[in-house]
Amino acid sequence: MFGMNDDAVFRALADASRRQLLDRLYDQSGQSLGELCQGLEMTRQAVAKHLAILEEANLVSVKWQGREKLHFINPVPINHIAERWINKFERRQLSALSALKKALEGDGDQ
Amino acid sequence: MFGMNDDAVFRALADASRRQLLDRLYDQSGQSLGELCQGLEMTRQAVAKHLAILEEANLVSVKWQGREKLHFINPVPINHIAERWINKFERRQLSALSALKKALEGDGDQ
DNA sequence: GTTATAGGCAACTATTTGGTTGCATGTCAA
DNA sequence: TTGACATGCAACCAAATAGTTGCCTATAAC
Repeated sequence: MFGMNDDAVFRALADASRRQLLDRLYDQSGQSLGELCQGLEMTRQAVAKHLAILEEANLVSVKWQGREKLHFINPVPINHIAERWINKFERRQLSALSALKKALEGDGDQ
Repeated sequence: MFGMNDDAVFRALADASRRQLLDRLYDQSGQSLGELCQGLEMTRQAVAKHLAILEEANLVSVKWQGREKLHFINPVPINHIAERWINKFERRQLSALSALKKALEGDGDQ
């Protein structure tokens, strides 16, 4: 169910700062390192490290333009995880779960 | 795009051992700690820690039965992430590809 | 040229994390 | 009751992680 290839993606997504960077790239792809640093309470080097991890997980692709390094979001790994993993839960169990969920909501814990 | 509430889920999913435990629980829900330990190259205490993290992320629910602690997989947080996050990538950019893929596969499982 | 800008590289630090061992607690079975 | 079994709790350890600072390189602008 879980492929070992997905490991880097899961680990990359584990950090809130990296998810925030993906957020920003989702809103506007093609930003440079400097642009991505703006407003973050981190040094440029820290941001660069996060971007490198996202790059290694293939969640972000880069393209040099002069002295600027532009970052582009890459949806393929996320789709890969979604197809191989999340849909397995969602598609099979969520339909039955919807009913169960409502039933359990009055049931407290267990 | 990323809710802070999802943080525990993302962090829990970041570890391959924990994903393996979810695999096992997906195959057979309601297993005890001892059962989940079998075949793993980890001490029982390590497995218990992993399960505690999955519990805290609400990915696993537990129920005591005598001296055994039974573990049940909970698909809600994963669905939550899928709905709030992954679908944003998938539905927009891969819809055409998805349809094509399923058409080519003959729509086997689910 | 010189200088400012964009980024990379390396060393270091503190905290988190994944794992261990040892012992304590609670439950079932004889 | 005694012993075996299932799990919890706490201390400890090594490695990974997130972040820093300091300096170096390359491109652009003047």
